[in-house]
Parts: sequence; structure tokens; C-alpha cells
Amino acid sequence: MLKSISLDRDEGTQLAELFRLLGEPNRLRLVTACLDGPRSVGELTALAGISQSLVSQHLRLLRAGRLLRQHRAGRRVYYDLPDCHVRSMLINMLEHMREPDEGEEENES
Amino acid sequence: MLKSISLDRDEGTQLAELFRLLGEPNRLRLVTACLDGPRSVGELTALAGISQSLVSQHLRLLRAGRLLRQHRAGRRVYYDLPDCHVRSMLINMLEHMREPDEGEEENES
DNA sequence: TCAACATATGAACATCTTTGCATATATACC
DNA sequence: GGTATATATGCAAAGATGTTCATATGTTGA
Repeated sequence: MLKSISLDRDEGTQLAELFRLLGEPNRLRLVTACLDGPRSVGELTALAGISQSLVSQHLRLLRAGRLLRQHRAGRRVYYDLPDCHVRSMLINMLEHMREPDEGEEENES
Repeated sequence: MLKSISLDRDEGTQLAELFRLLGEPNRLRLVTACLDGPRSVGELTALAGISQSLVSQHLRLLRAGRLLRQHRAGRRVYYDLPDCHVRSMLINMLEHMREPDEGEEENES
């Protein structure tokens, strides 16, 4: 586990890089599509509704950022999540997003 | 709690937007700097090592995305996290990042 | 070997974002 | 009111990113 968060400069940059990868709708869809198990590039292309070429471009970035893992089976290439952190992080963010406004503090004088 | 993740198109886009906000090193530093309690813009400017103007620009975006909350005290404006989800999400991602490589599966034939 | 299928890559283009600078607003104190 | 401090905003330039298209690589089976 982790007691506290204190990011040094490098870690901050590296972490931002991970978030940047998830910050693109198509890429995020590719990741979430892999939450229920490995998906082939073909499946992902159909699910995401974008060109196969574009899917591959995004998958390459996600692979490089270790947000997705690749393995081959015959002529298909499958992608899945490397660990459970991404999953729980997605859940947390989704909760945050779905939460109603709490601290709006309008300053109308 | 949340049983499963199934994002519709809109939620996906919205969630990606949140990640995009965290995907910029300076902005991520501003958010993490607020993890230990409210920080004034002045403090944040010193901590982040960028111009006050730029800090304000980023704070505005973080505010709009409800990743930070704003409240005024005298001539100072303080920022802090609106809920605990962002915190736990950051922890999860940090763990993911610090984890050693698991699934590299080199295909060298 | 060849053709057919599945995936990956390179380069050019269009777009979006970050940044810096100047300036505007807001608050406090005299 | 006027001045100093604290924060916010508008705009243009510079830089980074997503997308498309064409093509390359890798795999299977005849």
C-alpha cells in the first residue's frame, strides 16, 4: 500500500503521461473495452467505431504507457489490462464524475 | 459503490475530459499540491515553479472540471479537492506506475 | 511460393493546447 | 479616493496531438 502521496518532479511527469493517455476518448474506450477480458484488434475496431489504422495507433501508445498488454494468438493480436490498478482507478473517477456538485460556493455579492 | 464499469458514449467522453485535465504535468502538480490541504494561488505558484498567470489559467480549467474547488479568504483564493475520489485514484495510478513490469511477453523467435 | 487476412507503421495535415505577455478585476489598508 | 497586493483573463505564437491515407509487416493455409 501507499501511505501518502508525495510526487517528485519525475514521477509527476510520468504520472501525467499516463493520464494524458487516458484523456483521449477513443483511447479511453479502447481501455474500457478491455475491462471484461482480452479483445482482439478487430473487435476493438468494431467496438470503438474508428478505423483500424487509428485503433492501432492508439493501441501502440497505450502499450508504450503500459496501460494495455499485447499478446498474439494465431493471426490475431489480443489486448488486455496488465493489473487491477487501472480498473479501480477508472471506478474512482467514474464515481467522482457521477457525484452531484458539492462545493460550488457561488460568490454573488 | 459501483459493481461494473459500462460507459456509454457520453460518460466516456466526460471521463476522458477529466483524465485530460490531469494529463498535463503542471496541472497534475497543482492538484497533488492540494492533497495535504487548501493552498492559495500564491503558494501554488511557488510550488509549481511556473508563472502566476499560467497557474491561474490551469486552475480555471481544473475548477471547470470540478477537480479543484475554490474559496476566498480575504484577498487570497484557496483551492482544495472536492472529494476523496481524486485522492484514491491518484494513489492507484501511482501504484500502477511504480509497479515493475509484469506482462512484457517478448516475442523473439 | 502465392493469395488472403490481421495488424502495424510512416508521413502529411488539420486541430487543439499550452504558454507568455500585457492587462483587468478584486480586496485590503492608508 | 488612491495605492499595493492577490488573482484572473484575452489574445497571439509556438508547440503538441489526433486523424487519414497509403503502405508495410506478419500469419495462415493452399
